[in-house]
Amino acid sequence: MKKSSIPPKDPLQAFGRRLAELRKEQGISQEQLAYMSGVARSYVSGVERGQRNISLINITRLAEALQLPASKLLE
Amino acid sequence: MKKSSIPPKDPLQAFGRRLAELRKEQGISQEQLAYMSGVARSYVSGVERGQRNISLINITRLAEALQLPASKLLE
DNA sequence: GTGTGACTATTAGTCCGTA
DNA sequence: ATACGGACTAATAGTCACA
Repeated sequence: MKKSSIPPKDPLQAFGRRLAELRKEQGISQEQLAYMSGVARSYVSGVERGQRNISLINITRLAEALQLPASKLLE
Repeated sequence: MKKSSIPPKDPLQAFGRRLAELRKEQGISQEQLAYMSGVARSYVSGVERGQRNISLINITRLAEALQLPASKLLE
């Protein structure tokens, strides 16, 4: 991106924390979530740590694996 | 990876329709939204038509430009 | 069970047009 | 004002070995 004006990295960390929180609520590991959603385990790790700018399709995949609406992950 | 393992594609169109809807509610043009959020106008167009897999950072930027929570765009 | 750096292939996102 | 391309660059997806 070229416009580093307002919100660069915080949304990623917020999303990551939220994801980890919801995942743990269901008592599943990153490994299991990765398998269920069809993404790499190390990718789940990176997302939860706010180091990856996840795309809408993968947000949706994770939400489905957790059986939650995608919007829930952004709250 | 199992690209066909879990449903993709629809979420993009759902998001695009939702974005267009919320944008029009505020009487804003794609051009204005693009400018306010710092993304390319042609990109907003592509996103609204469900042709682009937008990332979390840009979802957040659009949400801020519309002065709405990001989760609202995914509902 | 998780964090991290490195890596390649793919795509997100830009900028230029045309209609 | 919007749709839709092409060409381009930067960033993401996805994987791996190792900590």
